[in-house]
Amino acid sequence: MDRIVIADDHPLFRAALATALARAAPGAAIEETASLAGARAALSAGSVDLLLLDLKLSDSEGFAGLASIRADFPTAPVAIVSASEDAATIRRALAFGASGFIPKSATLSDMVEALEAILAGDIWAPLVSGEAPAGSMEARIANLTPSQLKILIGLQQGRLNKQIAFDLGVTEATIKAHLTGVFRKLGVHNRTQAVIAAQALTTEL
Amino acid sequence: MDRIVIADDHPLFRAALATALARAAPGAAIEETASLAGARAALSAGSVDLLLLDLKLSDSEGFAGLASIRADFPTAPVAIVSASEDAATIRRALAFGASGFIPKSATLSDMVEALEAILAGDIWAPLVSGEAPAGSMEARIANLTPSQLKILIGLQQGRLNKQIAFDLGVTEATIKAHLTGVFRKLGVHNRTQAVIAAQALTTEL
DNA sequence: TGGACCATTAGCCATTGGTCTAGTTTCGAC
DNA sequence: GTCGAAACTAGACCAATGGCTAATGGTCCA
Repeated sequence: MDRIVIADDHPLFRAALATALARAAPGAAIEETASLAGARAALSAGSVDLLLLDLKLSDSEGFAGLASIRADFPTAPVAIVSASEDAATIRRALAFGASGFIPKSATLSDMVEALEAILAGDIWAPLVSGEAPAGSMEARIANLTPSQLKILIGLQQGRLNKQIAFDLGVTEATIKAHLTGVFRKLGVHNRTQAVIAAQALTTEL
Repeated sequence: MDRIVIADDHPLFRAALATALARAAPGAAIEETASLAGARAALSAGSVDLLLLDLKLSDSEGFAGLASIRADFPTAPVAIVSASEDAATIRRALAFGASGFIPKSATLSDMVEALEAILAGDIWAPLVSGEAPAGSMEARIANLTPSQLKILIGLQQGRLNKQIAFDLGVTEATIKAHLTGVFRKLGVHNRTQAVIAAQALTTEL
């Protein structure tokens, strides 16, 4: 039986999603939370078949939440639910590894259709005119491995290599090695530039 | 001889600025443009001693224009010319690295004075009555000395101390000394955190 | 005319950051 | 089942950063 987590701080919309889910995935176990921390807890508790994540939560803004979730739970399918549905937002969500994108303006039947596709393993998103420019920052960040993404998030928190190493339970040497990879993939040459590059993506809305 | 570019979509005000410039910088070569693209072309064409940039241009959205100019031409001095002159706008312009702020309501003699100061390398802005929340990031950045602000901008560009030193024509030792002051005033402990703190100001709108 | 503050530089030193090399593991392709 | 690419891990080595003291000179103000 599917286990599905809804993370949205708007109770009414949580209800709407739950309704759509009841039709798209009858019998699924649905858990609701209003915070990123709640979603994280649910993911830690056990295998989750789908996380429906709002871009704007009380304890996370923009793509930072998605990035951190994907860094910690790389295998969990995550679908973004968002009020803003411009092409840049959608492309960015997919670049960060989202399995789908559901605009809040979607009709119930659209949501059902989207959820069915995503639960079947497809990637579902509104039609986006134009591909992400090859070599764009979003494409580059999408290329990062989970470890590299975790470390990049550490950078964005202003943490020292030593602190990140402790958090992840590895050596500082490992962090440094991963960082070199991050720099290469992002096309930058030091942590400051990496933070600037990533910040442009994760804070901009 | 100084080369000065005026980017403002209001022809009358371009004329007013040109008049002030004729007094503040006699003999300067003055170029006028109505668009951000025009300003960018002028900057690409060769060294520019000062760019007078209107915040509201046909092809730029407020601070985005200033930000992009500073990203592509980090060493070109830019003074903001704006109709809105509230404290937040002024503070933010300086946070974005403007070398000066000239309200459109200023008298001709005020403009001359401001332009002279800016051309001399100072940072000139109207006095902002302190409505800045004490301890806020804006207040902290406002507390920075001109040199410290310049160096903070260098940080936001991802430059090394050595590079910043070269750009400003001083020694690396000077940069370090100023950086210590910047960190103390911003309440951070390294350059990465300083960039994050400053970025929070410059991206929000 | 001091005092306070700023800018500049130097030197020293500890810490931090980043590259290089290198071993192991994982995983998909053939 | 083996091969190769890529990821994760880490140690060694050098560069960059940041804190400290100290000194010189300038400006602004009471």
